[in-house]
Amino acid sequence: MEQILPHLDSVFSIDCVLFGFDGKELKILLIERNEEPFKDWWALPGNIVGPDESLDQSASRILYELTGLRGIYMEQYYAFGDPNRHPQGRVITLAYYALIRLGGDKELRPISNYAKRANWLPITDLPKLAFDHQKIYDKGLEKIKRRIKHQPIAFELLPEKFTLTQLQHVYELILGKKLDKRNFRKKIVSFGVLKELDEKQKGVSYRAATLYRFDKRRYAKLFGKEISF
Amino acid sequence: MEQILPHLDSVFSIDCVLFGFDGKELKILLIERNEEPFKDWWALPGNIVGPDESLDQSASRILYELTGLRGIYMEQYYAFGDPNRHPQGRVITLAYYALIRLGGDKELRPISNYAKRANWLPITDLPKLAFDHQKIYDKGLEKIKRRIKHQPIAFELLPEKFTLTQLQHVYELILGKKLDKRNFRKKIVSFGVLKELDEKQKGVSYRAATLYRFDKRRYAKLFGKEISF
DNA sequence: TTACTTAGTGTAAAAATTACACACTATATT
DNA sequence: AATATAGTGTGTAATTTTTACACTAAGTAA
Repeated sequence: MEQILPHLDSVFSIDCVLFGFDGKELKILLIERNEEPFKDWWALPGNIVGPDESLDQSASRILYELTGLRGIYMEQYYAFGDPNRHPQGRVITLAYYALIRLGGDKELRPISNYAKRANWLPITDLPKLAFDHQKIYDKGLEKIKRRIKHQPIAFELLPEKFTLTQLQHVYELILGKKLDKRNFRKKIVSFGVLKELDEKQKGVSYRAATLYRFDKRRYAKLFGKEISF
Repeated sequence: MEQILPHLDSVFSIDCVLFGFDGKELKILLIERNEEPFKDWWALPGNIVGPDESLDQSASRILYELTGLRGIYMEQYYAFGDPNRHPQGRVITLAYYALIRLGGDKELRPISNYAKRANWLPITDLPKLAFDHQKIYDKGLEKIKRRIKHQPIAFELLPEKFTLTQLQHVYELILGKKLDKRNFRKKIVSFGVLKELDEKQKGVSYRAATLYRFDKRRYAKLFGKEISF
């Protein structure tokens, strides 16, 4: 959070890096600030942790207020508490990331007073960010890069039914490098957590690909054997 | 921190899991509380973050006050903020772990008022812990298990000069399983970050082993290629 | 000298990773 | 109907990494 500060000695907030995937690009949700400091700058959405909220609850609330979405995969990843990170006082913030499948921009809701607007911006072309938010974002990306190699988080960015090419695309965007198609498919299928459906992709002007679904049950069963991409 | 609470709405503290290795066992430093709540219980050392301290500084200070040690490897790993985790009010705490080479118990210093005493206790036989400290400890151990596979943190627990057997021992204790001697040596040497010394172990009643040193410079150079045990 | 204890070493089999190219299929276009 | 287009889907061989496994050497203590 970075809005108007109550006159407390220290404030504890949560800031969120909301990663969204629209089938093409990886984006994050940024808000344009309407308040000093950093008026007119882009910033990560955040807010103060309420007195009766758990940290996860607080993160979910922030997400909900901004997007109307619930039940999204979120995870805390780092606390930033440099005494000078906020020009107006001591603000310790805990960073969360979330992974969201974007289906058009219908998710955005009327936003709160300290922001002019909110936008999904592609991570390949981010503006300068307020406060230490660049650092927070960088660490968040680093975190999901690491996590995608060991945990089935890529599916959170995809619709329930997806093609292997789409899945590979997500991996490539997050890892920031091309992967070999055959090797990727071999490996991802070998984990045994994908369920091949009897359905094909629709609405494409070329050969339609087979759809798959992430098999949560099976993953839970095999959980001991952690995925390692 | 879990000591006397000032009457604030919310408190931000740091709790530390200090892992120590004495050549035999893996231990953590616990304090026996002298105050309610949880008087006479064992707890992780912790304290409130000061107004002008960064989080890392605060963690170092807590460590220093308890052990007199400086320059120890510490890392934050998770924030715990359940509204009910502290019976007397809202306390959000950030957990750090530290890795310390123990050379006798001479490190312990006179301790602060809220503790009767502090002790290094083997992790194989821990008492019940106050608050949610068991959870904090569990997550800390989990964290270093993960991290020891990719980062050269095992050396932090050993003296500057160590034998390969000692190193293997540290890995075995943290990972909680036996490793094959030949494979371990092959792999660890292949990373190229160990410097074999012209020196042998002393004071043992059997064949003395060769001493090694962790080559930080070389590690920094190879840093791109991350270690993967 | 003997007994004891840990150090130190190699190899073969199995598994995982990498590199690599083309035919197929569905649609759109003419 | 024929053709162009764009992405799907598939196999293999070479290389690298991982695993399993047991004995001799060196030093100390009795």
